[in-house]
Amino acid sequence: MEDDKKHRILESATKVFAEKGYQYATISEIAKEAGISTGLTYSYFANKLDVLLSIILIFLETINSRNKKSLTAAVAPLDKLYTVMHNFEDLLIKDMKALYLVKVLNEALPHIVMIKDKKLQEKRKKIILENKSLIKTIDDILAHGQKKGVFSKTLKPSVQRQVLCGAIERVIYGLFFTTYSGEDIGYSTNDAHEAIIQLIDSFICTKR
Amino acid sequence: MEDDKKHRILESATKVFAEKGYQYATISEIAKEAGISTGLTYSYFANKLDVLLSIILIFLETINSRNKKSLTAAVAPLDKLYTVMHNFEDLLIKDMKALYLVKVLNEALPHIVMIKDKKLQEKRKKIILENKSLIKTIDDILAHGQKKGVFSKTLKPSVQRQVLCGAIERVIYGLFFTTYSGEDIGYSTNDAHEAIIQLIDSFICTKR
Amino acid sequence: MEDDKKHRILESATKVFAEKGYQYATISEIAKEAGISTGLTYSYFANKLDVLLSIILIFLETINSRNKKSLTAAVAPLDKLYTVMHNFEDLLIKDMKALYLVKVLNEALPHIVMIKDKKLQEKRKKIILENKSLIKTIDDILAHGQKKGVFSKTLKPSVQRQVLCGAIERVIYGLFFTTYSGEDIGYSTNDAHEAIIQLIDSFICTKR
Amino acid sequence: MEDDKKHRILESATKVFAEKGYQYATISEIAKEAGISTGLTYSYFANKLDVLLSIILIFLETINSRNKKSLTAAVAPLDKLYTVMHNFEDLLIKDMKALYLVKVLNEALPHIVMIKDKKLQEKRKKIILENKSLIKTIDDILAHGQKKGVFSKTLKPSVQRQVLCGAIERVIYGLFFTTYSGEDIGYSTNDAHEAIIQLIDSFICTKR
DNA sequence: GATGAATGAGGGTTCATTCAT
DNA sequence: AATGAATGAACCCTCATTCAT
Repeated sequence: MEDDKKHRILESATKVFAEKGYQYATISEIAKEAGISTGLTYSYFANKLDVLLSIILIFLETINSRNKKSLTAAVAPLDKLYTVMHNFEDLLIKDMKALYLVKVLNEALPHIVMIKDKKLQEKRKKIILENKSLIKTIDDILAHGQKKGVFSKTLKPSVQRQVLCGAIERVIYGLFFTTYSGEDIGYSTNDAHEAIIQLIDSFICTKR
Repeated sequence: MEDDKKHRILESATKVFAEKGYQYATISEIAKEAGISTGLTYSYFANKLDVLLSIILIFLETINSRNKKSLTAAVAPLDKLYTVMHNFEDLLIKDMKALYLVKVLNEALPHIVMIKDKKLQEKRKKIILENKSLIKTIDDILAHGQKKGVFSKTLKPSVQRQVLCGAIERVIYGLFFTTYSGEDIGYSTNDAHEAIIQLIDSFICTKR
Repeated sequence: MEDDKKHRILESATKVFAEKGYQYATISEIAKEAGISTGLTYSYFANKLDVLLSIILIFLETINSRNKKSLTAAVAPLDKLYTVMHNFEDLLIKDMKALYLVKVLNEALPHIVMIKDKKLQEKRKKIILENKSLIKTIDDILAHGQKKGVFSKTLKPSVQRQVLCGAIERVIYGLFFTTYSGEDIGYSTNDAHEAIIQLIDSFICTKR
Repeated sequence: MEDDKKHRILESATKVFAEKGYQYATISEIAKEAGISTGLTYSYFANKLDVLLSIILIFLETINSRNKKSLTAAVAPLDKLYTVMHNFEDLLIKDMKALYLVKVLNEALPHIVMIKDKKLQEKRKKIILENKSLIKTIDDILAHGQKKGVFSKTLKPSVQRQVLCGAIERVIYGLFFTTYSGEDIGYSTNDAHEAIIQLIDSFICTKR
């Protein structure tokens, strides 16, 4: 029951943050969207920033946990890379609400390093750790593939990872933008998926 | 002298917008950073949003104008693509201040569609036009290369462009993040440049 | 409870507007005078101008409604004129706070025509309508009296009305000025009442 | 030359004060209307309020001085009253610019009592004196007429004067309102003049 | 004298946060 | 637990006033 409310707040907040931007989103609008009163939000979260951080932390924890589970099944670096990218994609494209996340993450992540609110230090550290963990997962797979000779060695894993993540985010973000602004971007969810596959095949894998 | 001040405001605003986010940047901080008083900002710009739009418009105008000039020299689609990407990179990496732009653009562009302030409608329309023009330039080159058989036809130009732009932005953004947060990103400007080249070669060009 | 607060804001605003003039009255002073915080004012009114318009609208609605009720009892034009003037006087002299109204109305009415704030258009239109209705009530009575031969025909009803309203407002305003500046005006509420009666008898009625 | 500029400032200020209201009038608009720079205004006036007070003081001085001159010619109280009212009317109706004065006086006079700016105390006192002098002139004429039995004694001179001044101001203000808002009030300058004459004849004079 | 760029105090307004109910 | 009225700090923006030129 309580958890249900907390979850509803997080969902409505994700939507409102995405549509209005963090600052222009108001707690009262988030609460109304969640079907509760303004004040009750503060029973579940310390403050507005805490809501944002919670959204991000949950996303990172979820993806890291999924990766951990699903990566045990895969052995080959390429399979592992597909798995990670699939989890990423899956979490973001599965429904409308999830698409908002890309927007929110994009806006918020760069600022998390400099959060000073004492009440939120612990959550901030967790986020940074989870983020590093996600990055490490990807970079390790890339390094492993390079070692095995199946991935191109001409670029550092860190740059390869940036290219992959930047591309996937942008491609998915385009999908979000279409649905929320009405402007047509000219491609579909399937096109987006295909692009990621081809990017891995051409940019990461060594040519045979 | 006047133009100097306007320019200084734009520079300091770019910095502050990048560091704090548009919404948390205050006019008084921007003004202080520019070495002038709060009020004077309003002699040069209609309001806070106008400052943001001006930054974006100038960037888009500059890059479109550069592309127009330099693209006449190139004939082959691949050369054209290199040229456009080079202009993009060049404008963003040449100095510290320019790096802020990526951050600002990323944050602001999605919201521009929905600006309602009457005073800014003209500027808003200009930005949308310049942005479409930039997109069209890239998409035309990609389509041209596909027609000629030198670029892969398995993806629509619009998706290819998203991958290219997302990757380049993220890679460059990493550089910005390093300098402003102190965290090490693990690669250099040269690595970034090399990544773009290889991305084009592998992801866009047909394999020979 | 809520209505009580709205009413208190309107009362304190009337006072402060009267004493300082609309333009120099501050919301924070109005709120303090009403015993609430600045922000709460905005729960009841859209903005400062809305407070002013509400004061005026309520006054006009009240006087028009009173006129409508009390005019049914009167038949002779002179009785009707007395009734209307009595309502006017009664509403303005009955207590100290109401006296402020004359001042506020005088200052504000001329500017209402040119209000552009979209949120206030409806209220603006209502005020204009109520004002026209009030004017029409008076002018109709004057025209009726002229037709019956009991009122002087040498002047148009519109001019007669201006003389009546200008005189009554100024005479009552003198009373207000006394109480709020400490300067002696040299006449009393009774003198004011008598003046209106005599003005009607001599200036409006035909000599017998 | 200097006096010419000072005069131009006063004229443009009268216009702008009337159209926008004192607070919403800006020094820069007044200066532009007068064809000079913002800063130069401060060579002629201590501050914005000084401009307003100067307009009022000059008006009061002018009318008092005219009254003094023209009243020597008149002997009978009725002639004197006509003279004073004529001067009043004449000063206000003679051209468009003068009409603005009614508006400005109406708005400003009530607040003059409470001006605290030390630089303006002298001017403030002068205005109060001139105003009292104007009132005294009228009241003396009315008292004189009452003594001679030509003016009605049933009301105190002070109330009679309020009725006269209120009526004349309102009637003339209607003319101003027409020209500046475009709304029709339904009477002309001649109607206004005729109204004043009849008001004196019926309301002030004893019936013969 | 004359300019108008520059200052900065002040007020309207918003909204995160609190707390009485 | 739940509400939402109430608070007040913070920020955008305006404009009277100053002063270097």
